[in-house]
Amino acid sequence: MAKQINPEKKSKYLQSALKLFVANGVKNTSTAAIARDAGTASGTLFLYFPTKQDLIHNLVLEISRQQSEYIISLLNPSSSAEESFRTIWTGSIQWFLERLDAYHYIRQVRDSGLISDDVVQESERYLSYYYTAIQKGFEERTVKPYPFELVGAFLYQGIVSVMSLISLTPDPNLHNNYVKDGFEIFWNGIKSD
Amino acid sequence: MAKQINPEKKSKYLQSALKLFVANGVKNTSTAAIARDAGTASGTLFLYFPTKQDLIHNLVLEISRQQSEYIISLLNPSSSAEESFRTIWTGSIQWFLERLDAYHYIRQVRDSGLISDDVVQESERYLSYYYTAIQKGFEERTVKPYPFELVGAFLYQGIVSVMSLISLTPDPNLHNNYVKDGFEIFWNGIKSD
DNA sequence: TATAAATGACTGACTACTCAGTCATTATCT
DNA sequence: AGATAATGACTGAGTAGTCAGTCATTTATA
Repeated sequence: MAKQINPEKKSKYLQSALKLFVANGVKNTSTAAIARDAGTASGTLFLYFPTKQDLIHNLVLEISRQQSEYIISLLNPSSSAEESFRTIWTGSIQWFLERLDAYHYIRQVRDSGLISDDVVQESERYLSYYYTAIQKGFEERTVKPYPFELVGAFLYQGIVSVMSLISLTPDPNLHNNYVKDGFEIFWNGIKSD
Repeated sequence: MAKQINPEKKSKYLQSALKLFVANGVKNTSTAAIARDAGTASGTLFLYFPTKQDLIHNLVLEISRQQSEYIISLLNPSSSAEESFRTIWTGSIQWFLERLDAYHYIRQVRDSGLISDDVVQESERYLSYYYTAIQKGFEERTVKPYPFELVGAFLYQGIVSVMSLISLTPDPNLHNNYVKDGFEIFWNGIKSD
């Protein structure tokens, strides 16, 4: 055997790419700049990612996977739908707040046309816990029988609402209020009377 | 005097740019392609827009202005907060559905880092009617006293939730339901008990 | 020493923007 | 009205620069 390819290097590239993509935009970040930031020569990157596109895609999926893993670790299968929603809500926001770059990258890229439909769909599969919670709410009859996908869309966009507001609000004392009030609005919106 | 500069040409450029930006992405659309689509030589575009950036900005502002104009024409100052919200909700969605390119362009560009903060702020000023309606709801005591900006964010993102769902749903019979149910969720979320 | 990873100069395709020159239209003059 | 002059919108080849991806060569490891 000769030199081993280093699996840590792949995640180092993803880390450098995330930083530079958010700072300068995906299209304004050259693969050479990413390689430089990761401390390698420009050609080396292509041993780990065959194309820039592939790097962009991997980054989306890696972020989705990590967030999903975290949320699933918080969820308790025996808790109520309301509690599950609250866990998803506060957990997602907290996770994003600790990784603002990831939040901004996903926002930048999701509707940009830069990622293929395949990857969008695959990243959405990581949100399966949304649908578990909604299903539970229907069965408990604590959530009104709105269309499944509509409740999912409101959950996702509600989280985005709070995140975008927090991103624009310097005073961190207000942040918890936004999270709490935001959840109240969401829950009152979908719950049965 | 010589030939007059043609104000229709400016809007023809905006029209071509919108079409190509949505079809291929902003960064993958060359100024030459826009000029070709608009039926002029490549250099002529720069007599109307000093930079490509300026064209991108103008397009955002023009779309915001037109939508705002339409919604304001629908609003009746003497109607209740609930009615005002409903008008904004259904009016915005209807306007977007008749101009899907505009919807996709705004989505693509809003969080992309392609437009300056100035322009984002200026485009948000066109949403002043959001704040009139929220204010009315507070005064009527029909809307719970949540933070102003939070209600605005939920209104905007709620409309996006419904639009994104409709964009993905081929069956147009479901569209009206999404609009109606979506508004019910939004309104139940913010209304006083 | 055999093997494969790493390097970085290089390539070719592409892009935003420029500018010297053209010509249809309008203004002025006889 | 007819002829000429002035205007400035328009053209498109050209410029300077960027970038994703390649590959001949070097370096490190087993």
